Amino acid sequence: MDPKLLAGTLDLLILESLVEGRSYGYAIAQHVRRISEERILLKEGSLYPALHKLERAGALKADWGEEGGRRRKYYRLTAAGKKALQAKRSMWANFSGGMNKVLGLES
Amino acid sequence: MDPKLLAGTLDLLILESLVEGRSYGYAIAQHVRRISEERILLKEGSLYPALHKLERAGALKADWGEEGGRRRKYYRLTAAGKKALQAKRSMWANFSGGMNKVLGLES
DNA sequence: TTCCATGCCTAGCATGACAAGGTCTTGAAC
DNA sequence: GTTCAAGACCTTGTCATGCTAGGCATGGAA
Repeated sequence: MDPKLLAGTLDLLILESLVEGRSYGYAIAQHVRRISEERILLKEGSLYPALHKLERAGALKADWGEEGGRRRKYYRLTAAGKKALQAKRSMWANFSGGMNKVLGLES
Repeated sequence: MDPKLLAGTLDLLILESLVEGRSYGYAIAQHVRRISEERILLKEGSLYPALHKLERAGALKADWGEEGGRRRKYYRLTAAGKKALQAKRSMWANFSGGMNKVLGLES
């Protein structure tokens, strides 16, 4: 997969992964990988900085937890995060719709 | 539109625009704009460098023409360009399919 | 004559994903 | 007992790439 395709959609994937409840970095990557059927693989070097950026931006709130001796940083969507998710969803729909029109893949 | 969404798809849009015959920069931008229903706008600052890059890479061949006192640089796909187009089309299908699965937009 | 559309170009900037490195724990395999 | 994979987090620096902002030139309409 061309890494550059991910540009602009990484945030969307993260936000979407948190819509059903809190989760943590490693699990988010696994989730996206599984649901996308191995098509989209989030690398740690992109994922963690993106999570930090979203937290700084106020879209996510984080708190540390522990499960079986494993430190995990749990993230959840804030109100602003939910709003950002909706905006990014519609941006994606708009853009991918345009792409598909140009490619002749849908009417 | 988030500029970053375009990353990785700009080449695809250009190659696709040339599949039905030769064209030139300005017309390619108009074509994408029209077919995508204003959703995707190629800026000159990205378009021309991308055309030059594709030409250097051997995906396009260019020659100058004139029409009513207007200098135009016509581009056409090479065999390598057609191959690259197919590869990028399937990359896009794969990636956008994965995105839509994660977003719950298609089965 | 002014202004827009047409048509091309480039230098430099900002962004953002990634590679590659690091640290620590648990549990299974050997 | 040790090794090794998987889980879990992090950061520095690099590189690719789209865009901003500038430039130049022509034709035709207002």
